[in-house]
Amino acid sequence: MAQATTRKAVQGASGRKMAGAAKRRSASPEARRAAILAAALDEFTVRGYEGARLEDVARRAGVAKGTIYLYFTDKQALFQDLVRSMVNPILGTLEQLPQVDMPARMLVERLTETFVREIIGTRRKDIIRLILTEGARFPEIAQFYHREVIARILGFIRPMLVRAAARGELPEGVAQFPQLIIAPGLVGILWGSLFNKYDPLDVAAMMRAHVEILFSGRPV
Amino acid sequence: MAQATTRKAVQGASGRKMAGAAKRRSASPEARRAAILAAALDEFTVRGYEGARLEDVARRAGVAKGTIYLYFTDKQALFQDLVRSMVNPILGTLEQLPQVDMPARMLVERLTETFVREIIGTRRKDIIRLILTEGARFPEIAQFYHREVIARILGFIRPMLVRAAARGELPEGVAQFPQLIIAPGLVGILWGSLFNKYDPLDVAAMMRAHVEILFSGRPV
Amino acid sequence: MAQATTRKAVQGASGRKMAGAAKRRSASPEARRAAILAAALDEFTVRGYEGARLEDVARRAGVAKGTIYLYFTDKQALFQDLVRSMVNPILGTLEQLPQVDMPARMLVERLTETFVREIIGTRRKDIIRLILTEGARFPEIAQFYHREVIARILGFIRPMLVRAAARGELPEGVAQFPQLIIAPGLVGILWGSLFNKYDPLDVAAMMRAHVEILFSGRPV
Amino acid sequence: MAQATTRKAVQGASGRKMAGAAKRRSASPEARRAAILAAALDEFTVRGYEGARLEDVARRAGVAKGTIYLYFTDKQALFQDLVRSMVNPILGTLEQLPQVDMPARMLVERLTETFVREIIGTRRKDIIRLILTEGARFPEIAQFYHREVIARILGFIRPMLVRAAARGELPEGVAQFPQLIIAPGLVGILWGSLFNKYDPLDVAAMMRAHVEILFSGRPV
DNA sequence: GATGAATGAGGGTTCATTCAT
DNA sequence: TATGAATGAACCCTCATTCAT
Repeated sequence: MAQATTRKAVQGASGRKMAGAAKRRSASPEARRAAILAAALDEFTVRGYEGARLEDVARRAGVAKGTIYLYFTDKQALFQDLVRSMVNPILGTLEQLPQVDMPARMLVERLTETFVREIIGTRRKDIIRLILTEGARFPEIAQFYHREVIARILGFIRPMLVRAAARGELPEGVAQFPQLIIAPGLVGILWGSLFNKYDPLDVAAMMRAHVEILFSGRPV
Repeated sequence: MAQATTRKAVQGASGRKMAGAAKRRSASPEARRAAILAAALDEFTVRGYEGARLEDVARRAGVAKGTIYLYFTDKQALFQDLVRSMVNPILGTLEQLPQVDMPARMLVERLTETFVREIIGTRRKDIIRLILTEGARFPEIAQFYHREVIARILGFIRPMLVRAAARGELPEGVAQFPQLIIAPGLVGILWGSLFNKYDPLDVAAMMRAHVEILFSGRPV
Repeated sequence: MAQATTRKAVQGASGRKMAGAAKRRSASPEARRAAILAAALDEFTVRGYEGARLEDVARRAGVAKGTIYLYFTDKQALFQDLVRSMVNPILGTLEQLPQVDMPARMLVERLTETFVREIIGTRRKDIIRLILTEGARFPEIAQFYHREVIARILGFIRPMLVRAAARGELPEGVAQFPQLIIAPGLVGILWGSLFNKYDPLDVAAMMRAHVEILFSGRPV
Repeated sequence: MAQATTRKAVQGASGRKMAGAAKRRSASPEARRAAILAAALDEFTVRGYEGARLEDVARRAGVAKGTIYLYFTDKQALFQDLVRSMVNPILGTLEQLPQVDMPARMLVERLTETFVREIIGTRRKDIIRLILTEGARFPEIAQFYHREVIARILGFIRPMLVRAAARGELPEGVAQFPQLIIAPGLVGILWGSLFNKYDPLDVAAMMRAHVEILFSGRPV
């Protein structure tokens, strides 16, 4: 029974709701860390950085409040590590992107489809949203994200876009502002959290239409 | 003379010591309200809704903490009134939009140029940013903004875009997802607050490039 | 129109209700003072000393907040002057009480009937209640009330009660503790504000029964 | 080691500096709760409900301000729990009152002696005083007290008084208004907080005299 | 005198953080 | 290592009091 820690927490007195609470106990440090990060993602997503309470994160993760501090320096570090933990897996992928040219349309379609599949279709959209909504208050995160993700993606695709534009496969503007490729996806994420209730938006369809536009009047 | 009794005696239990004296009286109520709103815009922009402290707003507006409550019910009302005060002037403009068709390119250019001039080029971009970053925590604001601004703009331009697309002046996708027209502008606003320090982005230029793309390969 | 001061107050924004608001204006100083005292009685009665807001007192009196300070030093003075203003008229009466003996029963009946008629049946019961409930925080008031009212009444009736008791018209205890005569009346006042809703109490009838008890088994 | 990044960087915007360290841990939760209640009784007694400051309660209890909120929802709950905690022990006693008739004088003497011993002679008199002075602003407490204490006592003794009166052991009025039995005790409590300084009152003696009066001229 | 906008100390409450167990 | 009770700085909001008009 040594394992049967007094629990009783889980819903407690504070009154906030709780969705998918993890109730596991005495797992491996890694699992614990992961549980806290998962709970943090949930809470930050719903309440924002300032609005999230570490007590709720702990409860949702099935650990005590103090335990969070065994794995993370403080609330800010938790937030930053959360973003990093969600972004890091992608970084590896970015490393291995083939540096060979391909038809512009194929490149752009891969990008947007990957975005829809891997971001919009997963919890990663919540991380993107957090970066967009909270990033201004976390220069370190903004810089990290820009340096590790955006700059690298841009560094990777911009040359290809430039060459494709030179080949006439793509408007010049896209090569100059590759942000244009993803912009609708980002807006779609925000739209989802703001207006979906009143006016749902099919982001995947919008992205396909967007790609169509990018190449309208171009030879395939 | 019953009331000319020596006072002070009792105190101790009851409390309040002495409030401060009133200082200035200069500004008109309207000016004062405006000053508070301006200060609130600054503070909310820099710190976000939760992070902003009303004491800082007051100081920045040159008034006392309590004065804010003479003009706004509470912090949330201040935030909502701020958004409304920045959005309302636009609403009038929207009313007077000409309901006559025009060439699609002209329509889109007007839209994007207006956006760049009136939003990106003014403090309104900060309001847009606040709506994007805090709106999820203010359903009322999100709904208000969607109903009063977005839905009306969409209701206004979508039919024109549909007809323009039918005339072949515009890709179908734009008519279906008018959000595509503005998406780069919104992303530009967010980019500005997140990455401009490391990687400046010329939003106006991007918007022009974007318009170019929307009409690439189309007859003028 | 000089007299038509901008009013608009009267219900304002604060949301508290308002019963018998006086809306007169530019009355005589005495009338103004009286209006403020009347309003103060209402507010203190309903909310207690700490709970009463001078803004509500002002509104109810039909004056501006600052006007109160022209007539009273501060909130505490207002409270004390209120008590004094309600008590003073009685003081004169006490002066003129006939110092002649009368049958004990008549004396006690006069006392209790006067209490029921002049206190229980009027707003004075609210002053008594205020003294009972707030007096502990206002030593000055407690002392004033004891000195000016209680001590004088006791000084007046105790000798008569003693003589009456000596004549066998009255239990010794009543002469020793004249408070016993009025105690039910005071409890009746408090009962009224606490439990009347659930369990109404006919204070007048209780007082009559009480007198009956005081003289039970006594010759008339 | 991604998480071992240098922190601190961001701060500025987010807020919280550093909370204080936990000091003692000694007392059991029950003892701590009791300490807070005891401190609250002191403060509420001296300053009244509105006038009492939770910071003073905390200091007096030897805990931090926030600790109070670990044991009580808010100030009002603290007050209500205080009243309940003082009243509850009596409730048990009331349950066990013998339902058998006894001579009226014995019944009344038990009542008054118990009142003097258990209320007047203990801190419970302060609770009674709080109920009397603050109850009007706490309908819940007034109702609770009436329902749990007063109504039950009345329900218990009234039938006995009625029968005793029928047997001629007691004036009719007492059976009709049992409040008369305790009224002097309540007045005594209030007198104590208001006038004892100037004019001490021996409540116990007054109660004995009162009982004597109730039965004067009656067969024992 | 009368007004009521402005002031700012005060206090209830929250919650990130600590540390005795 | 994990816990969660305890801490106390911070912050929103109230309202007695002041004073320019």
